[in-house]
Amino acid sequence: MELRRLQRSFDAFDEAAAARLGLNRTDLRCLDVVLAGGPLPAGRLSVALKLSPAATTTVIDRLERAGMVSRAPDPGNRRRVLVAATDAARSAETEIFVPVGRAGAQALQKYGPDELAVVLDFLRTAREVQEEQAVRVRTSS
Amino acid sequence: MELRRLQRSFDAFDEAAAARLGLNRTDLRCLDVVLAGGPLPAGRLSVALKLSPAATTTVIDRLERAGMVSRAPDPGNRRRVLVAATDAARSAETEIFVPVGRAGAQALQKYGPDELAVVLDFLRTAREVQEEQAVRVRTSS
DNA sequence: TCGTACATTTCGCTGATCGAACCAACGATA
DNA sequence: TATCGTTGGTTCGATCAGCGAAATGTACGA
Repeated sequence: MELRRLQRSFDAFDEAAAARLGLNRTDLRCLDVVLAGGPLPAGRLSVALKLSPAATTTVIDRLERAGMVSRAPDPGNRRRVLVAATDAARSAETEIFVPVGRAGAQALQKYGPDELAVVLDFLRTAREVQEEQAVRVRTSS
Repeated sequence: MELRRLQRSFDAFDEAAAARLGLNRTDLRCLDVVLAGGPLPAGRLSVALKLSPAATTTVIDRLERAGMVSRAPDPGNRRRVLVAATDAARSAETEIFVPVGRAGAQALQKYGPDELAVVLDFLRTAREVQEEQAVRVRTSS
């Protein structure tokens, strides 16, 4: 199925990006969340990445050592640690991820509005099917 | 982007399937390859999964212990070990993976031929974009 | 039949993740 | 305002997946 191939290409891209930045996949996902979601507490990362708090701590450690994020205590609640992307992370973003979005938008220009609607509908439908099936697999003991 | 969401739903499904079978993601991928590609030598799995030969051996060990695959020496070349899916694996396949295909096909019925063509073209285009970008990231040192 | 190449496995190690214990800070309450 | 349960995060010890290198056993050409 073509969807599988697409999935693999995403995977290959992520791998290339991680290698480029000297990070592992988990760290890259974390960086992605931090870049997208602004400074956010470690616990939020933990649920976003579906990692234990302990593992999340070490992920942040690695990214901090790599100069990609910084820790700061939340002024409003000093138990919290706010994780923020550094300038290095932002420049990596513009260099690696932004062009993907541009290329994608460019490629979409060949479609008309109704074609885009079909594509969007397909993506949503496919997602719904996957989610339903995931539920089925989880619940049908 | 909707594509990201779709990707995550695939991920969630894979996770659910792995949990259901008591396997980890790598083992599940391996099982998928074996189910799809008939009995095949361990080395082939190694390249398909992009794992070292050593890691592949342990993956096969785990799947064998779980009763999902069996090892047999290749009669034509006794250095080789042929890995084959067991009946248990096949019944897991029909119980977990086959319905996904069915549900997918079902969901696609609402599209006409030209709509399907648009969708297919989109999937290919998206993949090409990803692949190009992966190359860019890899090469632009 | 000897030596080299090949396919897989074994071994020792590194690194990511987990659960449990721990520590600090918050907030309710009496 | 002193206390106590709760919350957010880190530390610690253990586990497991994966790698590279060496070992094992098989095939094949000189």
